[in-house]
Amino acid sequence: MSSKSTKGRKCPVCGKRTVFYDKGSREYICKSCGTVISEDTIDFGKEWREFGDSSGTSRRRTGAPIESSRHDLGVSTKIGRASDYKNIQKGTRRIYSRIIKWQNRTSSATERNLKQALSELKRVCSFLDIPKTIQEEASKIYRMAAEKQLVRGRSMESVVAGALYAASRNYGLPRTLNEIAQAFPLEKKEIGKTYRFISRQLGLRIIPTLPMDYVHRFASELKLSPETTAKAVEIIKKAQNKEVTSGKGPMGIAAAAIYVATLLTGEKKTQREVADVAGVTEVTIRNRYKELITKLNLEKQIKSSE
DNA sequence: AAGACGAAAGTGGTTGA
DNA sequence: TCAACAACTTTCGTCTT
Repeated sequence: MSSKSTKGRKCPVCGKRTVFYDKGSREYICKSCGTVISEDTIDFGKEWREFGDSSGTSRRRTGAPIESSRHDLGVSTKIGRASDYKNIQKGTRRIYSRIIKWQNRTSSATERNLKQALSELKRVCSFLDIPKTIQEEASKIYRMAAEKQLVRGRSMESVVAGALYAASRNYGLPRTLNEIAQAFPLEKKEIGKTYRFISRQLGLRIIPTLPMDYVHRFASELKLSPETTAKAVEIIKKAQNKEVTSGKGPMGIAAAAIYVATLLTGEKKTQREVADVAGVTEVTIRNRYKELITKLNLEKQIKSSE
């Protein structure tokens, strides 16, 4: 029962956070009401998947920008099939066939792994609504990790997840480990482990995340008003000045600040609701929130707004 | 009945000898 | 490499609305 501790994504039908990715069917399924959220409804991207496509529908492109999220950076050249060379001498045609064979062979080993990883990354990014820039960054990180042989001994998924986590943090829009774990058949701690490993090996600079990075995303998930959101930001700024935040988990602080803000503006949210979107427990919110109101002298304000 | 509160025990990561 | 440590989680009982 390893799925007990990690909450799934919110189900659009029944509203419970019990939607998980089913590796076998490659679909998202709500374990509570059984709703199947098919991949096609989320991912409108093109395929570009088969290298040696024999159906005669192979796509061409010209002058496209280089994209890390494509396994060949979008610029590789593919030698056509032998039948494309009908008007070439017989002897020469055989040579072409051999060249084609070799091209497919040399690219297959690492390329195939990379292709698989990048399509996995794309799937996850569309599921989690992650912007293209971060997806690109994650692709670069995965590519670097693959070149340094860091994938060895680890599952491909965990490295993809770790790269994505690192990329989102570097862009100042960190996803929580919980959120990322929802999209993979992986435990949160394994993603964290892989993340630390690859970022150390690749020498990525690890900036500790700040509560501010999370506030807007959490607030919008809770559908808070702009006033309440602004209040939460204000609380965090004050807290940082008074050094209430040092050494504490940034997500806990962000969650507590949001909770306090809802009390002040009367926009009721339960501790449970805030805890859910922030990926911390109610207990953590309580502890942070107690510190916040005593250190920032907010008791009176809260009482008067009740 | 639901939400808030707090105590106590356990977990995983960091740090420093 | 190991032990101490802080932050956080889980669990569970109690209080409040």
